[in-house]
Amino acid sequence: MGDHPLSEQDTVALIELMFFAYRDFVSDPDEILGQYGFGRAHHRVLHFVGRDPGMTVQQLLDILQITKQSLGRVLKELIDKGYVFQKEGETDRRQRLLYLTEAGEELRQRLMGPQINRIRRAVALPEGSAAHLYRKVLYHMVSPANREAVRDWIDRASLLGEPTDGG
Amino acid sequence: MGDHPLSEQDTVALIELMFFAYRDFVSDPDEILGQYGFGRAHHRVLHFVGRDPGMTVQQLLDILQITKQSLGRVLKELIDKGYVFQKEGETDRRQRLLYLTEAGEELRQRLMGPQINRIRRAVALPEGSAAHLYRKVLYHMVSPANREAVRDWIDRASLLGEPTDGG
DNA sequence: GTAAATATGTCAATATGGCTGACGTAATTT
DNA sequence: AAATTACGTCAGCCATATTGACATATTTAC
Repeated sequence: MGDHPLSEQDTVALIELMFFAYRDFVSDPDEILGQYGFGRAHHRVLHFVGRDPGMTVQQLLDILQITKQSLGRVLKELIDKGYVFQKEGETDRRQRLLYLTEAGEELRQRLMGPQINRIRRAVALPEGSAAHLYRKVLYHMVSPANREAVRDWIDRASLLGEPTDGG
Repeated sequence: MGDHPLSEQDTVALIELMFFAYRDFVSDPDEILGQYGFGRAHHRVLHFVGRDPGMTVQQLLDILQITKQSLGRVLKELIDKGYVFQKEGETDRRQRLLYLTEAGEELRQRLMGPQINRIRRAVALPEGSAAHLYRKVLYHMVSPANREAVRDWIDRASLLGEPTDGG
């Protein structure tokens, strides 16, 4: 069961759906970001910093897999406009730990809203159990070399996560 | 069944997986494209023209959802380097129908190879039926306004598809 | 305690891939 | 004959990424 590979046609259809889905998936936040003079890069920073407050610049670079210089401008803009702030590390004073301001967290939530709705609508299918399969499938789309890092992030972020009712 | 929405945590995990998966999904082709002095935009053109030879420029623009000017440079490069050629439309001589040269089709296959492997590996899960759910989920990630166009494309492309054994 | 490595920031140049606006030409439709 | 369509192109702008080089503060290693 599930041992034979997908047909070429089905696989190519998935390749194309990946393109179309991603294109639309980022379209809602893109529109909001425009109102702030921000772009996708800003969104990513807001998102991941919001998920793991106090993370180091290097941790963020590892997740985004971009260069320090690319991050620099974006981070500076977010700081200048008051959405992100930095705090000197306590144990290591070279570090500039990253946090969202209140405005930053608000914007992050605002950007995430449409994506949450879109995903919920997408997985609310008759089959019901789509979500778990989907999650596994997306996980396996990540390059093997990156899976540990991604799994670590997802596991860690789930613990940090949105504060649960109990606090 | 499947009526209650995903938890916030599960949904956010999917949002992040979408980011990580897409990031890696395009990484293999990106590397190959670099050897040719091409980028992702070239890949998209090669892919969709290869899937629907003889398509018009306007059809391609509708699929990619970019401007004529953005497509222009990319298309010109692909034509200049001998991967795409144009043919005057027979019924409407204003049209410049798009086709891949042999080199174009070869490159397209070369770019698609790693993505096919990645998807096949990703959906080759014990649950077996992941592929269909996954496809439905991705389909529902597309904006409602775009779904008809996407469905049309996928249906059409499946017919055009890779020539089946029978020819 | 000095040397090396690390964490971060910044300057400069470059590439890609989007965008808007404007204009031109050929062919088709009205 | 006039309007519309399909396509191309010029020019300028913006966002996001790159590489390479260099500076500074701090921590770690010897």
